[in-house]
Amino acid sequence: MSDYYEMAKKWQKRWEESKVFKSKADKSKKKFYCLEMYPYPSGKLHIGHVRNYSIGDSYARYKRMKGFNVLYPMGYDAFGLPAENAAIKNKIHPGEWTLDSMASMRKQQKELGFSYDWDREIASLQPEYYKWNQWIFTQMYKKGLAYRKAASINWCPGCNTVLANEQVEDGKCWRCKSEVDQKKLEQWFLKITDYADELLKDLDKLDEWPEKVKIMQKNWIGRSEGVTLKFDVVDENGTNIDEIETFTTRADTVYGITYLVLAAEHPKAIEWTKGTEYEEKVKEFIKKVKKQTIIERTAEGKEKNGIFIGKYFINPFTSEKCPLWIADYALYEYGTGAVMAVPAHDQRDFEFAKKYDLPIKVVINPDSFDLDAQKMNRAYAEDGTMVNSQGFNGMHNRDALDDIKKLAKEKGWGEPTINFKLKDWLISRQRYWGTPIPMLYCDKCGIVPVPDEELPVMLPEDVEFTGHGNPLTTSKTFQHSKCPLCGAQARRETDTMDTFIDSSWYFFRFTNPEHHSDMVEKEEADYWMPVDQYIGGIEHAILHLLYARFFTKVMRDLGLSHVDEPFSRLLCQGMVIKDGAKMSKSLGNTVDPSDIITKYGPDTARLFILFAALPEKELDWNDQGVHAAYKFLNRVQRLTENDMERGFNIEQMPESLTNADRSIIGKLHKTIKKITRLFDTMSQSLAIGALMELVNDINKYTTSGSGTSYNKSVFRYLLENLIIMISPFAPHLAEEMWETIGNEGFVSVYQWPEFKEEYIDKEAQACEDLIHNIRSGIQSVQKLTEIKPKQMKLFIPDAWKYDLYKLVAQKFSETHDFQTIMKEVMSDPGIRSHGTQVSQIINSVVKNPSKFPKHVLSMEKEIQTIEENRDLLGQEFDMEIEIIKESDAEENKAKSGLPSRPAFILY
RNA sequence: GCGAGGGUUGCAGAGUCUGGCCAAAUGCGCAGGACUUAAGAUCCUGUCUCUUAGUGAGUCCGGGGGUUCGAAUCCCCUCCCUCGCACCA
Repeated sequence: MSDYYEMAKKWQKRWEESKVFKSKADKSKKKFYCLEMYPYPSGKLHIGHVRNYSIGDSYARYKRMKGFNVLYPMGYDAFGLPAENAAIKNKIHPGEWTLDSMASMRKQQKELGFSYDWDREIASLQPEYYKWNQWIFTQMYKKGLAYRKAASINWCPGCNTVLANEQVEDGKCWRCKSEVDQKKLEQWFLKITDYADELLKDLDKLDEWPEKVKIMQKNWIGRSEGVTLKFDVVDENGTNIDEIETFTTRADTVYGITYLVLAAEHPKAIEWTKGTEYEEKVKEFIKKVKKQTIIERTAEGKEKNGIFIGKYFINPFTSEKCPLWIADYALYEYGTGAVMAVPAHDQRDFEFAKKYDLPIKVVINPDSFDLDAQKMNRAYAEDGTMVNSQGFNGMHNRDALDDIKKLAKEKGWGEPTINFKLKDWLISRQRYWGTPIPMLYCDKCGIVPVPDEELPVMLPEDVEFTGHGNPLTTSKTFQHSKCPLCGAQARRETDTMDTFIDSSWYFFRFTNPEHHSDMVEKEEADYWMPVDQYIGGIEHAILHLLYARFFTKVMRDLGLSHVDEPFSRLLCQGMVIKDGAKMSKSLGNTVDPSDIITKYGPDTARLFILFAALPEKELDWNDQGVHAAYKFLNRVQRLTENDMERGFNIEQMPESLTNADRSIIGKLHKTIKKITRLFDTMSQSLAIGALMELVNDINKYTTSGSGTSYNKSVFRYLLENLIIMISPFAPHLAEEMWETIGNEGFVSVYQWPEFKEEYIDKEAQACEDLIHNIRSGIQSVQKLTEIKPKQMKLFIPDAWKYDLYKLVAQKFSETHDFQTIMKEVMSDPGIRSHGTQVSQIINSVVKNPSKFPKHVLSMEKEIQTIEENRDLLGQEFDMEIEIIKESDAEENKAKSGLPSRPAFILY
C-alpha cells in the first residue's frame, strides 16, 4: 500500500473536519456552479466515473483558487431498474440495494478526495425529493402539459415496461438492448412538443456547448417548415367520398404529384377499402408491415413495398385525378401519416414509382439541361427552373415556393405548417422503483390529481417482486384511495415515472437541498443557477440534456426560477478504452479504480487520468502511464528536499539575481500564464504537461553548475507556486508539501498565482540558454578529448547576428522597403550564409522599428554575459578561457584552418 | 445520403484559430550512462538523416498545387479514417 494512500486519508480527514469545501450563497462574491452528471448507484465506481469527477474536481478546485464562490455538489440518481431487478433476483428491497451501492460509491469518492460539499448530497429515492416530482407533475397536469392518452408505444420485453422514443436506439432498448415491440396502451405523456420551438431556438444561445450535441438535439427536434395540403378523395367514378391531408416541405413540386401514399397504420386505409375488392389485400399488407420490427422496417436500402387501394384524389393545382396507395415507406408518426409523391424530385418516391410503374412528371429542370422522365435513373432533388407548372413556369423553384404556398392558402387548399420529429415524452413506467404518478381515478370525477397537501404519494412497502407485472399492483393498500373532490372510492395510478424525470431538475435541488417547503428555494436558485460547467458522457446528448432543458423551461414558466437554460457550458468527456476496446465486464478489460488508489494513491489515479488525454477525447488506459504519473509525483515531492529560504519578494526583485534566477522566474510566469489559459479551456492534460516541463526546468535550475549555486529564496518562490498549481490535480500531495515547507492553512483554498508579464525576462533567458550551451559544449569537448585541456578559446557564437542587426540598422536608416533591404543585406558576403534568418530579422525590424534597438541591446547583453561568466566557467572546468568575438575571428581562421564559425577551440 | 470531427516525428498526443522563436511540448517506448554483487527501482543523457568540436546542413507534419521573403499552420483540389443521424415527405 502506498504512502500516498495514507497521506491522502490524513488530508481528507482534515478537509472534512474543517468543512473547507462547504459553499454558501453570497451575493458579494462571483459564483461558479460546477456539476458532474450525478451517478446511478450501481455498486462500484468505474473508471469512467473517476474520469468524470477528476475533470470536474480539478476544475472546481481551480475556480475556487481563482476566487470564485464555488458550488460543487454530489448526489445519486437513485431510482431505476437495476435495483428492482436485483430485488427480483436476490429478494432484497430495491431501496436497501440502492443505499448499499450509494454507500460504497460515496466511500470511493471520498477516497479520491473530491472537493464536494457533502452537506448538499441528495438522492432521488428520498420522499422529500420525489415529492417534488409529483408536485410538478400535478402542476403540469393543471396546465395541460401532462396528459393521458392511448397511443402506440414502445414496449421493452426485457424491462417489462414502456420506453420513451428517446430511449429507443436502433429499434432496441437503450438499457437492455432488447428489441422493442409496438403496443397500444393508455399512458401518461408530458407535452415537451409545446416547447419544441424554444428548445430548438435556444440551442443558439448555448455557445459553450459542443457543436455535436447541439446538432444531435437539433436533428432530434427535427423542425421542418412546410405546408399541409388538403386533397379531395374520390372513387373510380370521381364521386367525392372524403379528404386527406399531407405535409410537404416541397410545395414547389406540387405540379409533379402523380400519386399519394398512406402509412400502413393510417386508419383511412381500412375505412376506404371496407367492402371493396381491395379490402382483403390491404388488410393483408398492413398485417405484413406491422409484423416487421422497427429494425426491419428501417433497414438501410430497404426495398419499398405498397399496394393500390382503389381510390383516387384530386390535385387541386392541376385538377388531375391520381391514385392512392398504401406503402411501408410512409411513417404514420410523422406529419399526417400520408405523403404526396413526386417521383421526379424525391428519391424515395422515384424508387417506388419505378417499382410499381407509376407515372413520373418533371416540374423542375436543372440549369444546364432538361430532364427526361423516361430516361432518369434517379430523382432530381436539387434546385432549378420550374416547368409543367402552369403560371409558375420559368421561375426559379425557390422563388416559386412561397408563391405556391400563398396560392394554396388563398384557395383554401392548404395551410403553412411547421412539423417536428419530436414527440411528447411518454413517462409512464410499469415498474415499482420510481416516483409514483400522483393521480387518482374516480368513477364520478374522472382523473383527479392528488392534492398538494397529500404529497408525497409514498411507495408502498407491502409489495412482491415476482418479475411479472408491476409490483405496485400487488400492494393491498396502495391502489385504494379516496377522491379528493367527491370523497368516493378512487383507484390510485400504479404507474411510476420515468427516472429521467428525477435527473431533469436535480441541479436545482442542489442549490438548497435542505429547503422542504418548496420545490426550489428561489433566492438560492437565482444565485447559483445556471450550472456554469456541466460534465458528463455523450450518451446523454439527447435524453437527459433535452429533458433537463425542457424541465428548466417549465419551471421558469411556473415562476420557480428565472433561468432559460440549465447548463451554460457543457463538456462531454470521452470514453475510457483499454486494449483498443471500450472497458466492459464481458471483455474482461476493466480496471478497478480501487486497485490504483490503494497501490499508488488517489493523486496518481487522478493525475494519470487527466494527463492521459484531453477530457473530451478517448482515453486509452495503460499501466505504464499510471506508473509515469506516480514517478512524476515522486519527483515533485523530492523538490522539498532542496535547501530553501523564505523572504523572496517578487514585487521587489533583488538586483543581485543572476540570469539563471531571472530566467527560471520567467519560466514560472510563462507556465502560470499557460496553465491558466489551459484550465480555462478545459485542457487539463496539457496543463499537466506544462507542469512537467516546469518541474524539469526547476530541477535543472537547482542542479546545474556546481549544484548549490541556485538562489534559495527564489527556489522557495518557485516551489510554492508549483505546489499551488499542482494542487487541483494532486491535492493531497500538494497539501502535504505545503505543510512540509512550513506553510499554514490549506493550499486547496490558497489563491491562484497571478501572471506577470514583466517577470518574463527574455534577455535573461537567452543569456541563460547561452551559458547552458557553452557549458555543455565544454563538457562534450572534455569528454571527446579525454585529457582535460588547460586552455580554451571561446568564440562568441551568434556574433554574426549582432553584425547583421547593425547592418540592417544602417540600411533601415536609408530605406524602409523590405525588398530593398533584403536585397542589399543578402548581397553582403558575410551575411549570405545565414539567409533563412536574415529575412526574419529584417521583417521584424521593418514591421516594428521601435523594438529594433532592443534586439541590438540583447545581442550586446549576450556578449557581456559570456564575458561575465568566463571566470566562473573557467573555475568550474579548471581551465583558462579566452574570448574571441566572431568578427575578430576571421584572421584567426587562417591560422587554425577551422570552419568559419566555430564556438570553441582547444589549445 | 446528410451532418460533425480527424490524418503530425516508433506509439499516444500538443502545435493549426493568431504563419517566423518548430526537428516540432509532454508522456510512453527505445538506446547509452550513473548507482548496484546483480536484477528491478531510481536518476542523468540521447532518441528524423548526415555531420565523431557547431547555436551546422538536409529532409519532414496523408497526397498534389497555390499565396508569402517565410507554411505543420492560410487558400484550392484530392485520397483516407472515425463518429453521430438516417425511408422525417
